[in-house]
Amino acid sequence: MAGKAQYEELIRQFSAFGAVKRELGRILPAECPSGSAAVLTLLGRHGDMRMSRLAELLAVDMSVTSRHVAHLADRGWIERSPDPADKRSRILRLTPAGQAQLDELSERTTQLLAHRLSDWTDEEVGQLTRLMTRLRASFDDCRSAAARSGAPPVPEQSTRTPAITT
Amino acid sequence: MAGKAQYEELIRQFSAFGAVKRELGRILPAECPSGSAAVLTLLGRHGDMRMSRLAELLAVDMSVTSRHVAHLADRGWIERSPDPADKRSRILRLTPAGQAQLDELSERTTQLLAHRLSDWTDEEVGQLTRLMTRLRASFDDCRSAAARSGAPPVPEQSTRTPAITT
DNA sequence: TATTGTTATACTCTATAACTATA
DNA sequence: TATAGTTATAGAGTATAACAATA
Repeated sequence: MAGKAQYEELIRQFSAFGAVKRELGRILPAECPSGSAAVLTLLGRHGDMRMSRLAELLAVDMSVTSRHVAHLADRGWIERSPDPADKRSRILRLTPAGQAQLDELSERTTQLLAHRLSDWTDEEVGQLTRLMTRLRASFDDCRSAAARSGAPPVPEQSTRTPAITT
Repeated sequence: MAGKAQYEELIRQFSAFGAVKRELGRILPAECPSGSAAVLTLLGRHGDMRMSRLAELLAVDMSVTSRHVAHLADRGWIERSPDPADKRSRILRLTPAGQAQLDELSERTTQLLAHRLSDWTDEEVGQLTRLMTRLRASFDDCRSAAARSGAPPVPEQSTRTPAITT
């Protein structure tokens, strides 16, 4: 358990992190902004999946996911095939062109990091990765924990706009 | 020097970090979105300063800084007094109301972090803070280093739109 | 009646370019 | 001519709400 001053400093670094994200954003291929890049990356890593699963992994609303996916589908980088098990649903899959785009992406971002972090040790990079992974988990866990503990104080953070039950 | 797989994993965590930022954004006071919060925080930490200095600390274009500052000035949270030494310039200063807003901000974000990171040790929080600080430095240094080394391959990343020398 | 996905609308943050006032 | 700051415009990301199709 840390003190207030420590938390304030951490928050400041969260804010300053935006500059890093923006610099990474500048080297992305044309037609492939960071939202699209995140979708390609997740499809490459986890394989075919439905919209709802992708929205969950992205941790954004499904309406946002839908837009990113439409952008990628328009460019032929992913395919949306109907799900035989549920006709409301669609299965997302990387196309060969999408895989090529993903490779290009990975190449560029990897090179930028290798350049910027040239004086970081392997262990330091791993440490930052682990801590950021854990950070995300700590924020996620809190939602699940609240949901499990009977009375949910947090409004059941889902990946979509709550349905209006009129 | 790390490997490609490690860099790819780090990039993934950078992307996922957006969810943390958004959750922090949700608890901000009304009329005080994250851009405004960043300005208040920097003024509280570094004291009075000019627009250009603030833009540099925020690492965004001065046009962006100007908008955030106007938002805060409209609400009486900061004052813009003319700089006696340079009539083009303005000195930014927190008002008492601005300080109160900053305190409220700090209170809320600190409490959220204390809740979410309740099972983190003091040392772990410090480690994440240090690594993120260093990350930002590694990205900044690269720019300065490039600028110092004679031929600047990077277009001299300044905090403002380059003047058009017609 | 509830869920999956899409679309329309609105808000925040950012950058580029053009402009004013001063150096 | 160059710099400090402002404003107009445009692009990207996100959330909310309303809607269609299917469970």
